[in-house]
Amino acid sequence: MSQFWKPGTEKPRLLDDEEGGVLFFTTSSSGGGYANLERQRQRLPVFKYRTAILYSVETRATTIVVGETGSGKTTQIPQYLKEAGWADGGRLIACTQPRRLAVQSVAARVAEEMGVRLGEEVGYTIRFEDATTQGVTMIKFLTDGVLLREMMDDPLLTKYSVIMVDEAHERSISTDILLGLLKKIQRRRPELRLVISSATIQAKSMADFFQTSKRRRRQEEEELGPIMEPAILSVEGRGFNVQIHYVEEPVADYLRAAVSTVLSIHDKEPMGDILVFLTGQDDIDAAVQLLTEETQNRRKNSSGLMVLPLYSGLPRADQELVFTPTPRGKRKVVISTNIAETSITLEGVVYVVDSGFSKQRFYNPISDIENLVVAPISKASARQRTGRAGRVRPGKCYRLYTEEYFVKEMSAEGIPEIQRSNLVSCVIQLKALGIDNILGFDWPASPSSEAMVRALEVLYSLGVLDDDAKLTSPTGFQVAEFPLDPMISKMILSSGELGCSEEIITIAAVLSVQSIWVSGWGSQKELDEAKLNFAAAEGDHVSFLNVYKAFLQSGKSSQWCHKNFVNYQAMKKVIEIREQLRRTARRLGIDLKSCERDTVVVRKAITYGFFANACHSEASSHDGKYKTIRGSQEVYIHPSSVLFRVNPKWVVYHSLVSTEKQYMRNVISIDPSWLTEAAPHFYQKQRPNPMLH
DNA sequence: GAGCACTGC
Repeated sequence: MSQFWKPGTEKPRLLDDEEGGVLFFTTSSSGGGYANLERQRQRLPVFKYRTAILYSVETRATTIVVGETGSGKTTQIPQYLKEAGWADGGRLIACTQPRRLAVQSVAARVAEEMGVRLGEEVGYTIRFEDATTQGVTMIKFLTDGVLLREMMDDPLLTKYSVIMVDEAHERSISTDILLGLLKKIQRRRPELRLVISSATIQAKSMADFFQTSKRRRRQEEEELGPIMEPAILSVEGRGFNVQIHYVEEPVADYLRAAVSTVLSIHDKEPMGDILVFLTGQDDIDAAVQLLTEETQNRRKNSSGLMVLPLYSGLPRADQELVFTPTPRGKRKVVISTNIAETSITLEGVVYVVDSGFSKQRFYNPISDIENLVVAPISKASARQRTGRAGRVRPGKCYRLYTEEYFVKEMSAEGIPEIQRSNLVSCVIQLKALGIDNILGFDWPASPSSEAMVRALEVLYSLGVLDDDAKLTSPTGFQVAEFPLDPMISKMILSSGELGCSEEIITIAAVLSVQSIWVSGWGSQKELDEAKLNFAAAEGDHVSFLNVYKAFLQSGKSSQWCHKNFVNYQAMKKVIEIREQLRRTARRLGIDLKSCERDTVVVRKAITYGFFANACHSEASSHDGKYKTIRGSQEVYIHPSSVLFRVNPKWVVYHSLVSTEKQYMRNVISIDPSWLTEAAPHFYQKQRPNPMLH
């Protein structure tokens, strides 16, 4: 192992971060991309951080702040803007983050720095929680999704004078939609100021996006006056230097390579925790086991290893183990998914081992299936992982791929989420905001037209869009109001008419959480047996109702959950989502009514939303084979379903997972006559497709 | 008889 690594270095640091932060100031007009930006950094004058921000916001419509993430510099911007009077006259400064936790912690930090109480001058809004005070709050932190929701009532975001989009380089779906809409708003509100904070590697594409084409600019300048080009401010991060090591030869098995690298670090390197990036639960559990065995077998050193897994599906208590301080003389090794890349920050990490892979979602608009696959990460992602080693002192990053691979083959940025996803929710949201020409929308990264057409088709079949691809009234507008997948929203609307909205809203809430069952402890057999206590002959959705009912009867007890293999955290979330959905339903005038034990209407309501997912089993087949009505695709009931091996003739499923076979997850039995009742246009005649003309 | 990267409204 000793000759295994070849030290290399990441790009050199360009400036020292002295006296409270200075930075280079540059504009995008010179162009030339990342390399040119680096050159400009050395050539252009240096401004005080605060001066440069204020100057830029006053003179430019858009300011793009780039630099290493986690520098802490972006949290100062809203404060500077407030001091400079941008929040006067009842106007607010908004600052978005892609995660709830980040919203809360950044808001708390800013409130503390400003010496004010959180929720007053400095506040935040996330789903289920509004910590702002009308007329008092001047700086408001919020998730990008919440800001999008706010636009449904106030499309021009008139109460904000400055909107800052933080972590824009992560390119979440909400951020991309938001950037597209903000660019549009700018045309209508020339006084609105935007600050986009991003990693350096994305600076050029961000600037290009906010820069209008020359021809269009001339046209718009005649109408609206001079248009300002975006400015790029480049700021150095606070992180420590991290030395990068590559493998000399490509590794065949990154799991084993990761394990031996951890052991080698433990043998040869000074104390400091290790963070290993693998792809998923299977990988991680295997690596934890290998390392634990090694620790027990070896006599000497490795007994000092404390090996911990980390992934989202892990029970809360196990997750929190990674935050316990490392005992004296021990070395903590955290084996993690991407959750440690952005969502969870571990202090004390000095060594990072990067497999070079992560699980990523891909969507195929032709088959309409979303898949999770192990894929190579991008350079941007690799840098982010590397940075995790430099939070407390200079660290080391061991990349399990060659330097040549990093330089020549790794793509600079990942594919934005919007190009890897089903667009149904995204399209209805834009429609609700009055964006009629979806195919012509100015996206930071345009999704494929196939994906957009597919989304339009689904919305049309749900009766949410009319022949002109306009939102229908009231159905379309009502469906858009719910923070849910449109098929689920449609199911709720129908349940109002069928008299089972209380039950359907419960089901919608359960389908919105990852799983109501615990994973990770106890045997599979025990979990299956626990599930049987709640199994309903009609299918999984009705079984969910049984679990929910029993949970309420237990007095929402965590002990009850523990005994029954039910995930307590998930059930608490179900209650919260359920309350929000009931409020929305009430606002929309949907009858809140229970059908008591009538499962026929419950299944009918589900069919009204999910008729496109209907399947039937062939009379001759005894192997559980089903065919989708729509595409005659071969599918099977997932073994985790209560209808597995029951194989009713007609079923409707909630989602497909494709592995060896196509599996239907969350399935109910239906009567085929409900299909023509629910969607006569879909099942009786050939569907017209106005979107294609 | 099998698998669930990660967010978010």
